Amino acid sequence: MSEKNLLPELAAFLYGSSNADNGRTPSERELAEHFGVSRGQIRETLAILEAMQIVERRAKSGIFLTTRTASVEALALFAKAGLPLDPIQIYEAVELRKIHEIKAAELASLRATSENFDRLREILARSERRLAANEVLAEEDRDFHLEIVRATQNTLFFRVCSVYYAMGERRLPIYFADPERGKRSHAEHLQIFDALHKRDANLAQALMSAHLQGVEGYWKGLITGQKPKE
Amino acid sequence: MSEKNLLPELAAFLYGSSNADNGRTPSERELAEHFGVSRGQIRETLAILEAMQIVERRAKSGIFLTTRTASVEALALFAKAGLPLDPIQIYEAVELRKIHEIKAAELASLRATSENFDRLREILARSERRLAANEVLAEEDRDFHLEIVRATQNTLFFRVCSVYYAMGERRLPIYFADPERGKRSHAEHLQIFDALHKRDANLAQALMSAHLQGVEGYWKGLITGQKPKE
DNA sequence: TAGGTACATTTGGTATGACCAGATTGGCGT
DNA sequence: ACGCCAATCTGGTCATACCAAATGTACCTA
Repeated sequence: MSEKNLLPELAAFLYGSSNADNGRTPSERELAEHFGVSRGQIRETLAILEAMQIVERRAKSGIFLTTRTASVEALALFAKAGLPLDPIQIYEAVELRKIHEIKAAELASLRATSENFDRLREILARSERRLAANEVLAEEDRDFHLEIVRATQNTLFFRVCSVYYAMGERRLPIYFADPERGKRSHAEHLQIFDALHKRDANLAQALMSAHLQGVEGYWKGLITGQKPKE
Repeated sequence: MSEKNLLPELAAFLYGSSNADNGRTPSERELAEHFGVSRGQIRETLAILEAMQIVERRAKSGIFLTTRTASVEALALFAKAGLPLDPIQIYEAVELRKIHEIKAAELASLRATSENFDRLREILARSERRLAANEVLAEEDRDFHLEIVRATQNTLFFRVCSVYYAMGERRLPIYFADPERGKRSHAEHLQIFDALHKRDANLAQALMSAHLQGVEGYWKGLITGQKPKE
């Protein structure tokens, strides 16, 4: 009974023993005594649970269960810790993007709220300013695409997509290094926005498909052409 | 420079300072000294990095960088720590399944290898035995669907899908509690297998769509009907 | 010289105890 | 009954110590 993984046991125990109204759990010292391990062990496990966003540790206050929605997005944070992607993974990620976002465009055109459109307009305006100042696009592209996914109103969908966007984050500056690509991308975003706003599901899908086709083509060319350094 | 998040810094440092050939990193004690923190801090952070599968700690030996592919599936382990899903999340998960798996059926019908078909046959045989023995299906269903995703040859796709299957794992026994549902599900799996084997992308898609429609209907009825117990 | 064996060192795993400072709580006084 | 203050609790951090297995090294043997 001793050498099992602490993590699942601790998680189960926390869910079982948390204070109903505020979600507060027993203190580290109590948990250590309950499981018969040192406080250091408990802290190590709690660190993982916190990274998983299952639990929140408040200094000098206590440990609290987070509201239930947390789970997949934890990985987004993780990805930022810096895992490089090899060409094959990039290709796979692009294929996955096509699967996700073409469908997302369709659903978003049917379900997007005025808040979604407001945010999309804000993002597009931000892109515009960037381009006008001859700066490089980066997060604006990601924000635009993720906002469309968010507009499907499927939060799980959104969280899953967030994951691999975080994974590919460092690739974006490469893609947009060519200012011409930034301009074209922005123009296509505008078209997509119009389609969404007109609630034209078919057009939105088609435009998104074409848009991603360009991305796919770029990476494909990069892979088959020059080989990646290192 | 002191109170930043240790995690990204540590990760970056580990990637930079690992021994090239075997991936071994500096020891905990060295890392503690380098970052000017206690060994406990380092261990806490390493615990997270290990849960993220970025690093592997071998007792009495050292800390090693894992081969690069690990990332998304880490969440699958996490999900098992026991996050309950509320009805809304179930509904969202089903929608996501439809997005993923209908496309997966199409791609699989084009790309599945003989190994994929072998595994699918094995899984179907296993289901058959289960049903013949009047036992409840569970992992067989998940295995079948995930194998189709695997047959797309897109490992990232596979890993993403694994995540939410792990999340919904505890729901499967509920779904298959009715033996009639198990039988029907198995029959549909057989049809899908035939379509894949005939390399009929359109048929495979259509059958998968219908199959998942049934699942969606079940959960929808459950949600709108009786309210979930807590 | 090549191979192997015994010993000292290193390393992760674990536990104990201590101190800090802010948050919380309970009791006291008005 | 209300408000204020001190004792207590809590997470955050650190320093040390011990264990046992893995690793590295030097010595010895064939």
